[in-house]
Amino acid sequence: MAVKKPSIHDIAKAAGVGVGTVSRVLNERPNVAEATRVKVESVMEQLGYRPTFAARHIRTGRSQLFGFLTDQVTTTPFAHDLIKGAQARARQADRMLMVIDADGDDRVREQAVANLIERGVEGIVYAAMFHHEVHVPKALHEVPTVLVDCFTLKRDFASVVPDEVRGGREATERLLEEGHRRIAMVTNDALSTGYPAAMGRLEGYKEALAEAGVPFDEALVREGSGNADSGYRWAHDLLDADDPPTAYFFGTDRMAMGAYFAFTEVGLTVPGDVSVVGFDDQHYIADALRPALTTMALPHAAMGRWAIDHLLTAPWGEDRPPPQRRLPCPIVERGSVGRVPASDAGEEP
Amino acid sequence: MAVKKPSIHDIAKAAGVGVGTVSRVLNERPNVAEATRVKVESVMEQLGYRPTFAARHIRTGRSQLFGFLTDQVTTTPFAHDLIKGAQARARQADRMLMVIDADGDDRVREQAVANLIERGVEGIVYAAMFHHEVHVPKALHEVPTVLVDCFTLKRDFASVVPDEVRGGREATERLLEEGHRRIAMVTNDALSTGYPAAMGRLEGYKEALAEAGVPFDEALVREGSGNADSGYRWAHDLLDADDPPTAYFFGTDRMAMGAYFAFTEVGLTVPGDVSVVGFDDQHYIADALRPALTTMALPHAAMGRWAIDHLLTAPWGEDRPPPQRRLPCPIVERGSVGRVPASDAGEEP
DNA sequence: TAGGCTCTTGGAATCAGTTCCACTGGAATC
DNA sequence: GATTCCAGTGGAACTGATTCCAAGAGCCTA
Repeated sequence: MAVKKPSIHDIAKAAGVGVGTVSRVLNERPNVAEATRVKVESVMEQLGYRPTFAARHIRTGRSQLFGFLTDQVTTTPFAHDLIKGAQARARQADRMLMVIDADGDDRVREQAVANLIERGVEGIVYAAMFHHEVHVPKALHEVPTVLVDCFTLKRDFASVVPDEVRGGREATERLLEEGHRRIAMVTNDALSTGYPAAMGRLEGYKEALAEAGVPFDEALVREGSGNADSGYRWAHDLLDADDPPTAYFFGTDRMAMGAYFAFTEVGLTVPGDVSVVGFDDQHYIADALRPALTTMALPHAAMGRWAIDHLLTAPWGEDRPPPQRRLPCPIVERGSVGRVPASDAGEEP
Repeated sequence: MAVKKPSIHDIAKAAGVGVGTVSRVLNERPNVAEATRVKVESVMEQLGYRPTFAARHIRTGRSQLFGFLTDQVTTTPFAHDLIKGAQARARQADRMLMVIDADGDDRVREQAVANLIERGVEGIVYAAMFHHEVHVPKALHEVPTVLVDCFTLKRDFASVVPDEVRGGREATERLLEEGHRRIAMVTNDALSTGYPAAMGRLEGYKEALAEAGVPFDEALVREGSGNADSGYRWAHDLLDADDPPTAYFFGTDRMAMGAYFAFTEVGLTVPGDVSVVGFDDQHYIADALRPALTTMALPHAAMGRWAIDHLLTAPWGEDRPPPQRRLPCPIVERGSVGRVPASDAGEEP
């Protein structure tokens, strides 16, 4: 059993043919006689032959490999959807993915990129776990790169991010559609952070209101912090108002979850009394709530797919400036949005 | 700019030395004159040289690479912790991880394993997303393999899984410790599935009761299905009993979450009126609940680390039978467990 | 001054593949 | 019957590294 792995030469010898012929069989070239092909294949089978990818790589220069690098501490459950999307597209094209979780300092990341390049990756996906500006290792310029859920200020890399504004707009439109006019919005982060996820969703909210002719009311907006506690507190705060909102748009599902508890405490039911839309589609939360939460899905899988697709198809070094793609955040209807209660319908047309 | 990547020969020529010397510099061998080393390094720097890993691999036979394969449809958020743990250990040893999400049919998995082997992986981690028996691709026998969160009936692979029994026992002990005697248990799956996660946690529950001299009461046990709805319903069901439990042990955090809603609806507070312990430590849920949920953590990162560690250190093909390792599920205290209410303390010693 | 050390060094051989060029022998064409 | 043509084939050259052996340069010793 301890015989060493057979090489293409061993196969050639055993089958009584030349190495060139074995190579042709391996690569399914047409110019091989059927009888020869059968013989070579049976010898391979018998000797348990496996080609060595590295040798092919070194000669052809093709590694059939992409690097997938996540920045920062990634305690979010999003990473996996991203990887899945990227990997699905990669498999279609017979490529593999080398994943590195580069949380840690810049040196770790530099090192990770260097490793990937030495392994001959044909491109690198650099993924952040939330939409923000990033500083990337310089070496990324040496290889085709796509940034996912992030971007550089100089826009010197192709980038794909969620369309936060549109997501915010469509979430709000959904609520307007049901007759709601007093719609609260709790941002998913302090606006002072400047994060697109926080700014964009609020902006979309404003756009939708404006388009519907509903005046923007600052009293309905709160700066949340994304977590459940924040949702719980702001929900109570908003409920305490003289004329409480009939609908709530939360910048994260976690905040919506906190708000559910607040609603339950004061005896309000969703969506009978109040309607709720979340953001992120963390389905382990959104599905688990009662009623399940209608929310805007972050297109993680789609971004992963887009990134690999771009690496596969775009010519590198030519298309200046690199594309800055925004993908829509589709609404996922689950049942937390209902018609505005009759008593609150107000001046509806 | 379009000059082709320099090879070790180009460096040798440019530096006026032999390829052997360049190789020595690259590998930081001691037997190189300082002056030579400096010269070679500066030439490398100037030409922007990067070694080609594939060439090294082919010559040395070492790929410094592990495969990481996930079975089934992995919509769980656990995958990432597993990958992180494995990757952290791999990086310590200067290895990289090739991740494949092999959801899909057996053929896809067979193909994935074949690909990994052709890429020369030094070992494969085959990870399931919940603790159960698996049928793995035959080719895994060709390469050192560790199963994570799963096992084969024949126990013919090294395997690392959570210690479900101990987890169930410690969860229950925590509640007994606070004086609770009427402790409900909702299993995380139908017992008919035979899943260790469902059977084991219940068994641990029974062990703890027995050890504490508390008689097992079948009326306090329910077969849940893991999701929030199931927790919600069984909580209400248990609350309707003549003498409702003072404490609840749920087989998943999601069920605990559903139960929180039930408790809120009937005006009970956690942990003042009822105590709750969950399982899984899905922190996006456990942290988000009010109060945050005390739960048993599935040791995903630890299992990932153990798997790689085993591949790195264990001699392959010798240690029969392969180790079947169980890792503890540490309790994560968050605040949902409190003293049994005085009125319910009953016949406490 | 020859012999024996150690320290450096060059370069051929090697790893497991692909690529390309030259060379078959038989069928088709003239 | 001579000339093309071509599918099928063998094998040398090559990819970019490592490894190892032989050999030169100093230095020390006998």
